[in-house]
Formats: sequence, structure tokens, C-alpha cells
Amino acid sequence: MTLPHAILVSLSERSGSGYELARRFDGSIADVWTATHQQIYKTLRTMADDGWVSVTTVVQQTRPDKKVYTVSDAGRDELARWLAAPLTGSGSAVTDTRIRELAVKLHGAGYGGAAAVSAVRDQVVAQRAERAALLDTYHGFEKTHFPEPARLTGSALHRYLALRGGIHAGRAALDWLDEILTALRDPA
Amino acid sequence: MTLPHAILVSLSERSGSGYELARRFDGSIADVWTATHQQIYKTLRTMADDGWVSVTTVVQQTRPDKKVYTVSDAGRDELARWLAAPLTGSGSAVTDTRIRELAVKLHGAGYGGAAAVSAVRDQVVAQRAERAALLDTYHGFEKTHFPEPARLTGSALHRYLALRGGIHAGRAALDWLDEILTALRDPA
DNA sequence: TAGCTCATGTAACTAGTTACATGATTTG
DNA sequence: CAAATCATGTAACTAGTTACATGAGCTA
Repeated sequence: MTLPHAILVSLSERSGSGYELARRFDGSIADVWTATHQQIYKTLRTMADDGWVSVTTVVQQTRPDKKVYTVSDAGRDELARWLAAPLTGSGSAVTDTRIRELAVKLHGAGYGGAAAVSAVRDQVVAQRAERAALLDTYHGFEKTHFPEPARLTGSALHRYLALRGGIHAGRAALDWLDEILTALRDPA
Repeated sequence: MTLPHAILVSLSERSGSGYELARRFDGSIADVWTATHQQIYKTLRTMADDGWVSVTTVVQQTRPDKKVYTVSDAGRDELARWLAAPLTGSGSAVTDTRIRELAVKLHGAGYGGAAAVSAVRDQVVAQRAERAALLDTYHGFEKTHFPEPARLTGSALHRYLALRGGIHAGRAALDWLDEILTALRDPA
């Protein structure tokens, strides 16, 4: 969804080749975002075409040559712009891409200046409010439609359990957002 | 990912038009799965081409005509096959499609006979084990890499918070799967 | 010598989003 | 009279997956 921006953040931390990026997206980043090498190579090419990154071919003796990508000025501008822009993700409570989008922004906030840090904070606050409202809706629905869950059977039980999935996911998102806000507030 | 199967389940409960399905995927199903009407119309056409559903055009006086879709024998066979097949989803801990795939299977298990019910139960158990293992990995990583989270700042803090996102999401998935297993065990 | 790591790619496909288009009826 | 509901679609696009392809060097 915003894989180019996720790559921009990762390359801001350290320049690297497509192969190295693929390993990052399979390692420490994998808990919020997975991406295959095919997807990364393709994205890097369009990013280079757009001037967001510059490429340097590094010739190696024992290993194949590699292309090392570095964030350009235009890439830094784009990153700052994106950090300040509202979230664009979508999806159901269970598979919501806004949460991972926020995680990437959080990770990259340091590379967009002071304005970006506070903009991202604002987005966390806004997302928290949205999530809380959704969770309230779910809880209301739960109370009115399933007042006695222990007695449910068949498809009513299944519908209830599906709703519970949304509630668990929503709760987890809320807890996480709160943890983020606490962490960003305290150490100041 | 398995939208055709999610539609098969919904149509097994009650036959309906594309428009009605779109409303279901925007209402009670939306907490685990969202789908637009465009996607649903397209999918219904291919499902009809594949013989999974049959179509009846219902002429209406005050409203536009509608096409009502009903699950065919081939559709029922396909549903039973899919219910028994292993999960095919993927994704990171935060945006994992296996969870929603399981939710749909759970919902549809009743339409695939006794074999399907126990097959789905097995998949819940397997998924629970996978999730628990992943969560353990995350906790291990947390302990070794971030022993003192309160002291973190900058990008180390951000990396820690991203990991916490994976942990929250994993925990929620585990809790949900446990709730499902309890609900399916007790009322028997 | 079999399999893994490093390194980059093409091609075909599946899944999902956004924008555009039409038109009658019902509700506020 | 404006907006929502009912009802179906096309087209273009973005995102992501799966399969295939190549080839050197290093490790068990």
C-alpha cells in the first residue's frame, strides 16, 4: 500500500541493495510488514524512475555485483510529505492496514524533522479515537445481539465468534496505540 | 483471497443478489472482511462461470431487476473441499489473512457436514500452535533486544514499539483462537 | 555433491481500490 | 428538491503472490 514509503524509511536508516531490503522485510520488519524480493525490486525500480532514490552499482569480486540504493533529496521531501499526510489504509478490524501504516510512520518520524514527529503523534491520537469508537460500536452490538453468549449454538454462535474476532483485534490495536502514546509522552 | 468462498458461505446461509451481498460485507461481516460491490459483482460472475452458483433474474416492478444467486451442487462440493483444505493466507502478524480465513471457515463449517466441522476445528488448533510459537519468538526477541524498554529513545524505541505491535496482534489472535476452542468444546 | 547464501530479475496471476456511469423510487 | 436506497456494471489502477530463471561461491 505504501511499500515505497516503507522502503524510504528503511533506506533512511541505512542505504542498501534490494536483496538487503528483502532480508529486512523478512526479519525485523516482518511483524508489521512482509514483502517478497520480487515486489521490492519492482518497487525500487519505480522509485528510482521517480527520483526518490539514487542507485550506485557496487562491483564485488566473490559475490555478484549489487545495486545500492540511497534516499535522494526528492525522496526525503516525499517522506516528509507522506509523514504529515493522513493515513490512507483500509480494511476490516482484523486485517487493517492503517495500523501497519502508522507503525512505519512511527519508525520513520525521526527522518522528517520536528514537524513530522508531531504530525505522526496527531495521527496516532486520531487513530486511537477512531478505534475506540469502533470498539464501542462492536461492544454495543455484542450487548444487544448476544446478551447470553454461553447459550449460543450453530450459526448464531459462529456470528458471535466472528464479532469477537473484531473485538479482540480492536482491543489489541487500542492497547498498542495507548502504549505508543505513553512511550512518546514520557521520555520528553 | 478467498472471497469466492466467503460468498459461498454467505449464500449458503441465504441466497441473494450482488447488492445484498455487498451490504452483508459492509455490515455484520465487515469486522472480519470488507469487500466493495465492484469486487463482489466481478467475483459472482466468475463463480457463475465456474458453476459454483446459479443465477435467477427476479423482475421487480418498483425496483430494478435483480439477479439472485444460489449455491449449486458444484458450489457445495467446492465449499466442502475448501473447508477441509489447509489455510492459504499469509501476511505479517499485524495484517494476517489466515485469521479472517479461519473466521469465514468457522462461519461456514455447518454447511460442509460433520467432516468439515472437525476439519475446521483441527485448523483452529494448528493455527493456535503456530501463533503461540510466533508469540514466543517475539517475546524472546523482546527480552534479548530490549531488556529495559523504559530507557529507549529514538529509532530503538520505534523498533521496540513496532515489535510491540506484533505482540499485541499475536496475543489478540491467540486469545480469540482460545475463545473459539472453548466455545466449540463446551456446548457439545 | 547437495544445499544454502548472495544477487537480480521476468511473467503471469490473484486480490483489492478508486473512479466513472446509469436510472428509477422512496424518504426527509 | 435533495439525498438516500435499490440495482448493476465497466475501466483503470495499485498491491501482492507464485512460479520460473540464472549463476557464482561457500558450507556440511
